[in-house]
Amino acid sequence: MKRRRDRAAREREILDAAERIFGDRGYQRTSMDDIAAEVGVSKPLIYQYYGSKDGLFLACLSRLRAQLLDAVSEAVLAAPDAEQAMYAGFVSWFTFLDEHPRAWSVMVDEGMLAAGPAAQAADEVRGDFVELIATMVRLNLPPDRPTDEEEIQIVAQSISGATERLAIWRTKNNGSPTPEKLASTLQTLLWQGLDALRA
Amino acid sequence: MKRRRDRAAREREILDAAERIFGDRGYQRTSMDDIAAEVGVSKPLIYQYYGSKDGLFLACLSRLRAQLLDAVSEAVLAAPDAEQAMYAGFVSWFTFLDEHPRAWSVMVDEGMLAAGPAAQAADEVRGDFVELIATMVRLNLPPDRPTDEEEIQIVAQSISGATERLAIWRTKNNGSPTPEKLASTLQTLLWQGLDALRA
DNA sequence: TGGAAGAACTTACCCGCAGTAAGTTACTCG
DNA sequence: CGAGTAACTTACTGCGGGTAAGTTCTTCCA
Repeated sequence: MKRRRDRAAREREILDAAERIFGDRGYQRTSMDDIAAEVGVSKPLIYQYYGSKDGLFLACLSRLRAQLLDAVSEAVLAAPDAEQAMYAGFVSWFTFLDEHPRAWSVMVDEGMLAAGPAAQAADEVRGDFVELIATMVRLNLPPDRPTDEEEIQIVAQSISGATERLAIWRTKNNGSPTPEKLASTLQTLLWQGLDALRA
Repeated sequence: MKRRRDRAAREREILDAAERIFGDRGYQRTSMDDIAAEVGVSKPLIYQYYGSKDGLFLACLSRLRAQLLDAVSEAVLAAPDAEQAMYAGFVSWFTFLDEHPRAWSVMVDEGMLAAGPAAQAADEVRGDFVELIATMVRLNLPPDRPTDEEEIQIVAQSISGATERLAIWRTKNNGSPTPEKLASTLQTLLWQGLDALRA
C-alpha cells in the first residue's frame, strides 16, 4: 500500500505523471483516469488539486514554458552583442526542444486550449516570449529614435510565430535541419531587416 | 416537413451549417447534435456523409483554406514585380481574414487536430501555403545560383508561421494594426534578408 | 495517551456527447 | 403498381470529464 504524502509532494507527483503522459499521447488521447492510475491515486484528488483537465494541462504547459524561457534567456544574456545574442537565442530554442521532445509535444498541443478560460492563461505564457524578443529589439534601437511600439510588437510576434512553426516542422522532419542551420538562416533573413526598421 | 434532397445538396447544407457553428463556438463547444439540429437532420446522416467530427471539421477547414489560398494567389500573381507581389500577398492575407472572421475562427481551431489521422490532412492544407511562398522565393533567385532547398523551406515555413501568428494576435487586438501596416512592416523586415540569402 | 480537527484520499455515481446497429420512409424507373 | 435503392431516423452504447458524499489517516493538544 502506498503511503499518503503531503499536498505539495503529491501535486508534483501528479504534475510529473501528467507531463509524461500528455507528452506521449497528446491531450485528447489522455484521460484523467490514465493519469490517476499512473500516480496510483483516485481521480477526484486530481480534480481537487488542479480543478479540471485544462487546469492540469495548463500547469504542465506553464512549467515547461518557464524552463524553455529560462534556457533561451540565459543564452541571450550571455552573448557579447546583439547579433550574437539573436543567434544564440535561436540555437538555444531549437536545442532545448531537441533535448526535451516530450516537453515539446505538450507545448504543441496547446492549440487544444483555443477555447475556454485556460486559453487566456496559455496566451500569457506565450506572451513571455514575445516580450523577451520585444525587449531585445528595443534595446537595439538608437536611443534618439521615437519607438513605434506597434511595429516592435509586430516584429516580436512574427519572430515568435516563425520559430514556433519551424520547431513543429522540424519534428515532422525527424530533427533536421540542425539548430545551427536554422539559426543562421533566420539570422540572415532577419538581421538586415531589423536594421532597416531601425532607420 | 422538410423535403429530402440529393446527397450533394445535403452535404453542402451540412457543411455550411458546420462552418457557421464551428466558427461561432469553436470545435470543442460544438456538438454533432447541434449541427444536426441546425440543418434539421439526424446525427447519423452526418456520420454517413462525413465519417466523424474531425472529418466534418476538416472538410470545413479545407474549403476555407482553399478560398484563402485563392485570394492570396490572385493578389500575388496580379503584382508587377516580386517586391510588390510580396506586399500584395501579405495585404490580401490579412484582409481576407478580416472579411471572413468566421472562417478564421475555424482555422485557428485547427490546433485541435494535433492528434489523429485528420492532423495529416490539416498539415497538407497548410503545406499549400508554404509551397506558394517557397515558389515565390525560388522565382526570385538568380538562375545561376545553386538552390539550397533546405534554406528555402526554412524561409517559407518562417513566413507562413509569422503571418499566421500575426493574424491570431490581430484578432485578439480588435483588428489593429491595419493590414497595410502589417504588410509593410513585414516587407521591411524580410525584404532585405531575402536579398541577403540570394547572395 | 486519548480523541478532536482537519487534511488526504476513495467509492460510486451523473451526464454530455461521439459514434453505431438496425430499421423505416420516400423517390425512381421498369 | 411494385421492386430496388438512396435518404433518412429511432434508439441505443460506451467513454470520459466532472462531482457529492463520504472514509481513513495524521497531527497535536489536554
